[in-house]
Amino acid sequence: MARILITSALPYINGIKHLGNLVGSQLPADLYARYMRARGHEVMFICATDEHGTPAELAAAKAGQPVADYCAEMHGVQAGLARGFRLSFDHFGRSSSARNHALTQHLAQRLGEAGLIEVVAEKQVYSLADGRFLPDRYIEGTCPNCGYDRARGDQCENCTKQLDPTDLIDPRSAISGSTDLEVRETRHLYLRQKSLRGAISAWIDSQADWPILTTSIAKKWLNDGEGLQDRGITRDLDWGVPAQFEGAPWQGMEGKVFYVWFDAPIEYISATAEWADVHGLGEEAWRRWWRTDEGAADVRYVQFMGKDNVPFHTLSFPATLMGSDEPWKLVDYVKSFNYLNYDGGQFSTSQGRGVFMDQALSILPADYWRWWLLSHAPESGDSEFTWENFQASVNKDLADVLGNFVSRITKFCRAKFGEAVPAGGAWGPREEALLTDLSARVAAYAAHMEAIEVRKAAAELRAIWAAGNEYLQSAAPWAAFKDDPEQAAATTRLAINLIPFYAALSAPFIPDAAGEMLAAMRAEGAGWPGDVRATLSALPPGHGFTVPEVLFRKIADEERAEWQARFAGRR
RNA sequence: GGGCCCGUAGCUCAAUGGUCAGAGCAGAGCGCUCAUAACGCUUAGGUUGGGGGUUCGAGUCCCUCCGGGCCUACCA
Repeated sequence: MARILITSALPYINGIKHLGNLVGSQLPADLYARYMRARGHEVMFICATDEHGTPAELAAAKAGQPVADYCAEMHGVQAGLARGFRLSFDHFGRSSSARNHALTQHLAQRLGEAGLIEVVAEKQVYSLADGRFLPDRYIEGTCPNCGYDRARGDQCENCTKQLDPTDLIDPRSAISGSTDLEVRETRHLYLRQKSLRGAISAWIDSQADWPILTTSIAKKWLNDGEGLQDRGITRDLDWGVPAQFEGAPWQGMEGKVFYVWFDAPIEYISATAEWADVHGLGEEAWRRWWRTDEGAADVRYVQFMGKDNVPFHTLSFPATLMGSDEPWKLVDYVKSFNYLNYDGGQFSTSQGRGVFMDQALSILPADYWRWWLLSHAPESGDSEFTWENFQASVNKDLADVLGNFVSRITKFCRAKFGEAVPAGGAWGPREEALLTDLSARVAAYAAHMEAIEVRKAAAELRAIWAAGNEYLQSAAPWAAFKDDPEQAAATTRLAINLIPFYAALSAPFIPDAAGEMLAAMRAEGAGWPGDVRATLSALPPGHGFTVPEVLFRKIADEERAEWQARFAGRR
């Protein structure tokens, strides 16, 4: 038994995430966690809301709430949606927790004592009307290059020129529109990543098996231009982890907080500590996952994230941990995903384009979405959601291939033998051939899951489902029943046994349906089919079952068309 | 500007430099009647974006052009 630590990139607090966010980190992480648990490994699966930063403050202001209240409420909403999608976190924490405050400050202190933090004075734009410093992208004005009047302080969206906020003509606050801006000097802490470049580079180079998407992004940041740059890790905000605290090896940081990208990954660790707190466990319970000197040396740590998160997980966070000079567990495998597009364009939170997590669950149960999203995960390149494709996949894969299989064999058995596994007959060459085929497929499926090849695993699982239909068609128990009822009984007994077998294999993808299948077959204890032959005769003659409700309904053309129109834009 | 990724059947995607480039869906034909009109079998469909090159051999490696996407460090 191995110990697997799994983290999903933290969803930001300011609203409900769309399906692209879901498939890029939380959902595949859940698939992997469920699979590893099913294989008997000890799993710690951690996620949390990422709650600090300017967007959270602005969203709270817009909602007319104190930011702490807003975050608490939105955390509850996101936790509820996570449950709705059956995301099996061991803990879903909050980056604003007391644990994270303490650990963030501790690590910053260690970095400071190691000489890896310096104070840098810089000039930033301050908005008197808004009472806050403005991040570059929150300053708008006219582009000096092309004259576009809504250019942002970091870049002009019209001509793509990189800008400095002070380049803008007639700059104004993107928050309030106020032109009452001034440039003020402010001091910030910088993490001296440059001095860690060699160590990080060597560490990245040693990861031969990481996805090309992961290493190519990491290497670009390491080597591009002048290489890895020092990075500001504080901001002039109220909401966050205070950068001035007792024992801090610097002074003058009052009123400043750590930058979200400094404290967010630390929350992976803190959330594990929160988990221990919630369960009344001691410090050692979480430290054995994270401290290589306290038991984590044999942990395999796997992270899941969208490609936009890769630099922070391959460079900044490792720099924080390495620089602390404490034996923290570093990630072993970084699984990154491309983007999921929506019907010819991008998902857009601001324009309400695409399907958001709450909307998805209001239309169809989680399993439908889980299956489509995972079987189309954007692993090799960006992928695209279309309603036609979604409808086709759900109807064909789930309703026809799997759902109808369960339906046809349970109803056939009920009609000919009653609602119990029939006795009589024996396996012949056809059954042995099925066993051989399924054994090979289960091995291939497991290999894909171990390698986190999500789409390939889904394709193999579907083939395993289809094998049941092929077998039934070939054995034709409805015909055999007339002149060789013993043979029909043996066929039916085997086919009935395929249901708990399928349920166990499918549970990581479609946990609810798998549960329904096991409940209907009264086989709740069915685990991973390590021994396929034994599993396929696990339900003995006489074992009672019930014919389950329709597992998956079909999506009609009319509702597909209606959804297509409803989610086209403007939420 | 620089960099990275992608381009394969109508659609979504596979293919350590090595049999005839493969699956699923959609299409065509046949079969079955247990089943959610479901299932199975057979079959058609490709100058692997274009053009050059390396090689005994290229979807795969190199160059170039075309097209799409992403990143470029203060949104997260």
